[in-house]
Amino acid sequence: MSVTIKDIARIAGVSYSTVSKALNDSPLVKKKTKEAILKVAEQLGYQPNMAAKSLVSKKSQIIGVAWPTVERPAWSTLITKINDLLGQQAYHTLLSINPVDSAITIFNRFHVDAILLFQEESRGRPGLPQSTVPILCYGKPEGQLSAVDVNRRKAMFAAVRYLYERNHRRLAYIGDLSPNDLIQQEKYIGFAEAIIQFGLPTHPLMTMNTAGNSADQGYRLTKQLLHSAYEPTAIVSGSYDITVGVMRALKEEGVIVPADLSLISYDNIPQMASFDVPITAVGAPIERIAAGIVDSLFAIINKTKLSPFCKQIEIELVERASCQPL
Amino acid sequence: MSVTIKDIARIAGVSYSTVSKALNDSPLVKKKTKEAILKVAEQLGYQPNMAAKSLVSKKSQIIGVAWPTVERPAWSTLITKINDLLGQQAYHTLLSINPVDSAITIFNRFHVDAILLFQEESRGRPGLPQSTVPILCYGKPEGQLSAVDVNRRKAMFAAVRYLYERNHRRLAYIGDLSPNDLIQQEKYIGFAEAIIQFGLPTHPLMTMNTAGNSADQGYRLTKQLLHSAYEPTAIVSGSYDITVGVMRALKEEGVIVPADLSLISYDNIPQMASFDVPITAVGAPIERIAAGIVDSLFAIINKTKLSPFCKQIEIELVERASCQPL
DNA sequence: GTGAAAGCGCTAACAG
DNA sequence: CTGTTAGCGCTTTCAC
Repeated sequence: MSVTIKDIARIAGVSYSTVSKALNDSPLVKKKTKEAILKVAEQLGYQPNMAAKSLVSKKSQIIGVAWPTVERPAWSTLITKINDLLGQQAYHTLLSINPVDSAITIFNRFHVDAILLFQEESRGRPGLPQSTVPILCYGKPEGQLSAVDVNRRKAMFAAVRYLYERNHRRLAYIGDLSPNDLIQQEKYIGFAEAIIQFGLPTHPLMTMNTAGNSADQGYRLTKQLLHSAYEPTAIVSGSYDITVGVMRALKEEGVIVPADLSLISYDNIPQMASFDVPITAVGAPIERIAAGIVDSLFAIINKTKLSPFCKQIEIELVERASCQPL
Repeated sequence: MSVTIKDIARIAGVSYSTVSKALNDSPLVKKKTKEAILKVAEQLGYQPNMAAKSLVSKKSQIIGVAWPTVERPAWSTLITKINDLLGQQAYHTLLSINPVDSAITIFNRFHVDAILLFQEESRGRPGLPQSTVPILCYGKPEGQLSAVDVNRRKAMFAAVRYLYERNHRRLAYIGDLSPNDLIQQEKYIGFAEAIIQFGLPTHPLMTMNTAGNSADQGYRLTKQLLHSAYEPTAIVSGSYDITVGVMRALKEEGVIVPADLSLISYDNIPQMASFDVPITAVGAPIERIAAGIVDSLFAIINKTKLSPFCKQIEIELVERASCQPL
C-alpha cells in the first residue's frame, strides 16, 4: 500500500485537509506548517494518487495522444516537441497506439483533459466514437472536430513561385499521389495551381508518383526521369524521405545540384541542411507546428474558442544551397 | 458531465449497486435484470470512470511503457506486437516518451498495473525512482528489476558457427562497438568467443566499428573493407540497418552475394527477406520477444515469480539465400 | 436477487 | 490559519 495524505497527516500531527492544502501550496496554510508537512511527505516518499485526484477535481493533467502508427519518423520529432512544451505547463502526454476508436474510448474512461488525434488520412464514413473529452485533430480535420493543419497547398505554391521567379520553367514533381491520401494530394494541388497560374509548360513526365513516401521510390523515379527525354531544370520533391532518394540518384548519375539541376523539397526540418548540398525547403517548421498544437489544445481545454476551429500553421521557405537562378 | 451508474440505476429502476454488479457480469444478478440494465447502459452511452474504478479496485488494466526514444524502428514493431497481445487480455498500453524517471513517477501516480521499461543502454549509478508498481526491463536489466533479454551473445556465436561449419575461415564483423552500449557489445563478444573457440585467424580489419547502427556507416565501412588487403569470405553484420548499408555497398562494387561473399546478419525480422538477396539472419523473432515480455509482465503483476528474474529469449537462425558453403 | 452503506484518496466548501 | 465534512464514481461486504 502506498502512502496517503492521511499517513502524512497523522505523522505531521495535523488534519488531512491541511495536508491537502499544503501539498497544493495553498496560501491558507502557515509557512511553518507547510514546510513541516512537505518534509514529512518527502520522507515518506509520498506520491499523489491521480485516480483519486482526478475523480474529484475532474482534471488529470494528461493529454491523450492517439498515435495510430508508431513507425513514422516525421511525427516522432513532432510528438517529442509537443511533449516538451506540454511538460512545461505541467501537462503530460500518454500515447496510445491502438486504433483511433479504441484509443478515444480508453482516454475517455481515463478522463484525460484532451485528446490529440494524429491522422494519416481522413477516414471515410465510420465516424468517431462519442467523446466527452475534447478532441483536436492534426493532419486532416475529421467531422466536426477542431483541427490544426499545415497549409501544404500554399507551401508547394510558394516553392513553385520561388523557382519561377528564378527563371525556371521546366519543372518536375516527385511525390506521393495516392488517391486516398488527402494530405499528399494537397501538396500536389498547390504545385499544379502554381503551374497553371504562372503559365508553365507541362509534360507527361512532369509529375512522378512515388505512391508512398519512400526514399527508394524517389531514387527510382529520379533515375527514370534522368534517362527520359524530359529535361527539367528543377525538381520539386514531396517530402524529406523522397528527397533522400532523389539526392542519391542525382549523385550516382553525376548531376550536380544546383549547377545542373535545382531542387526544392517539402518538409521544413533541420535534416534538410545535412545533405551534401543543403536543401532549400518549404513547409511549416516543426517548432511552429508543435506550438500551434499546444495552443489549440489549451484552447479546447479551457474552451477559449468555442465552435470547432481550424488553425492553419503558416509555412516558411528556407533558402539553402540547392537552388540557383537560371 | 458523463453518465454514471447512478443515472443507469435511476432509469432502470434498480439500486446502483445492482447496476455495478450487472456491469461486471456478476452471477448475483437475475438474467432478466442484467439484460435490462445493460440495455440502458448501452443507450446512455455509458463509459465507466476508470479513476473511480481503479481507486477502489486498485487495478487499472493499464501497462505503462517507458519509451525514451520514439524514433527507433526496431522497437516500434515490437511495441505494436506487445500492444496487440496485451489487448487480447483486456489490458491496454500507454506510452510515455518522457525520461525514464519522470515516466515511472507518472505511472506510479496513475497506479498502472505494471511498467515496461525499454532501455537503450543501462544507465550508470543514478538508479531509478522508487516505484510501488512492479517494473519489467527490456534491454539491459537495471538494478534489482526483473528483465527479459535476448541472448545476443549466443546469437552471434551461432552465426559464426554456421559460417564455420560451411568452411568459412576469414570473417569480418561490421557492427557498433560503442563502449557505453552493452547491448551492442554483447553481440561482438559472441562473435569474438566463437572466433577463438573455432580457432579462426584474426586480422586488423576483421572488426569494423560503425559506432552506431546507421546504414551509412555500414555502407562506408564495407567499401573500406572491400578496398583493403583483407579479403574475408563472409561478413557478419550487427544489425538490420547496418546490413542495409552493407548490401548497398556490395551492390555498387559489383560483389555478388553469396557467390563472391557470404553475409549473415543480426536481427531476426521479416524485412531481412526483402533484400535483392534474402538475408540469412540470426536473432530472436519479434513474436517470441513480445510473447516473452507479455508473459513476464503477467508474472510480475500476479507475483507468480517472486524474486527478480531474468528471462532469456531463445534465438533462431533463419536460413535464406545470403550464405553459401565454400 | 437486490439494496443499503462503507470507503478507496483526495479536494473543496464551510466552520471554527 | 486549521479542522470537519461532504462527496467524486465505483466495488464490495452485509443485510434483507
